[in-house]
Amino acid sequence: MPQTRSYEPPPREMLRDVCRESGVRLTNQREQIWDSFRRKRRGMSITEAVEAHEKRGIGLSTVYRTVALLEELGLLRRIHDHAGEHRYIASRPGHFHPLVCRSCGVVVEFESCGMGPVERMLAAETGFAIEGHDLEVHGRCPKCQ
Amino acid sequence: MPQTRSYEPPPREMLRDVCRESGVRLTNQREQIWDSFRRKRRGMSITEAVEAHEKRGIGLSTVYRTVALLEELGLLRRIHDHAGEHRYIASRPGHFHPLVCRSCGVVVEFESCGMGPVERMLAAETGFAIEGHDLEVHGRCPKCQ
DNA sequence: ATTCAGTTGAAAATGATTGTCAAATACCCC
DNA sequence: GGGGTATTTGACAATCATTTTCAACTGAAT
Ligand SMILES: [Mn+2]
Ligand SMILES: [Mn+2]
Ligand SMILES: [Zn+2]
Ligand SMILES: [Zn+2]
Repeated sequence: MPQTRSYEPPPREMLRDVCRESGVRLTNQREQIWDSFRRKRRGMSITEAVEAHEKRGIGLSTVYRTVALLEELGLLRRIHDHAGEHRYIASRPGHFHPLVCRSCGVVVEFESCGMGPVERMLAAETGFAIEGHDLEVHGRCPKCQ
Repeated sequence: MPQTRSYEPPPREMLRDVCRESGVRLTNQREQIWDSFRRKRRGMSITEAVEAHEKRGIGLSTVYRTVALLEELGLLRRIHDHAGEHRYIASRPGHFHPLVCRSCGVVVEFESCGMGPVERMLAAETGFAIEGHDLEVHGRCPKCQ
């Protein structure tokens, strides 16, 4: 049974902590970029992020590099918008899945997806060693219905 | 409980039929491109498909246009390979999900994913009207373990 | 304060995707 | 089987997205 968390952005200091742990430097640019994702409940495509930051004087390569880094650190999660394009949302590291509104793009994350039994059955039937899954649910949020 | 189908490519004549129904012309190029996807159990990225067909004199724009068309018709399904890149596999139209080998890329499709109850629970907890989901399972095929 | 590996940004290089348009062709109707 | 026509194709150019390069800069450890 899924445990839903209404979407609230991960705490600001999480970047600081994760950088420490993983021996990566906490720079001004990384903080600004992470913050801008935290503030957008719909996430941004890389192109939108580049655009949003060149105004502030952050270089395009830095945006590309930082999005890749934050994704590796588990602080950004990649989702598909209604048009199938990649967008990124700020997220805590861990096993969460996005529920995405096809109309306004707002994202709610949820944790338990019920895939355990399905994976065991798949393993038994196919001989695959299952290592993980990607799951995304789409619909319309209450406001957009 | 998931019903697994070991991956066998959809029948050749399916393109013909789907084209008829949807009032789209069956061209030589479309047949060749669809066939080449049917023959690859791991699918191809668009770039690989372009490369494979320029040898045979099929233009690059045609490959792009055809992949988009076949995806719309439900004859190609987009998946993510181990590196997160988009690849396309030949597939029947309908509700199937890919189980992808992270090592060799081979794909097995399965049908029942157990998402019904999860979606009902999500709807109840979030107020979203659920419209669908994307699911992909990753692991290692028997040969690759 | 000093040091230095890690990070940044401008610019160029590369790669991927889309647009244009004249020529070719699938398929409908005789 | 042979036109007639809207669709489709392919060369090429234009555009857009991503990666590389490298000198200057800076976070953080000492
Ligand atoms: Mn994708
Ligand atoms: Mn899960
Ligand atoms: Zn909405
Ligand atoms: Zn394999």
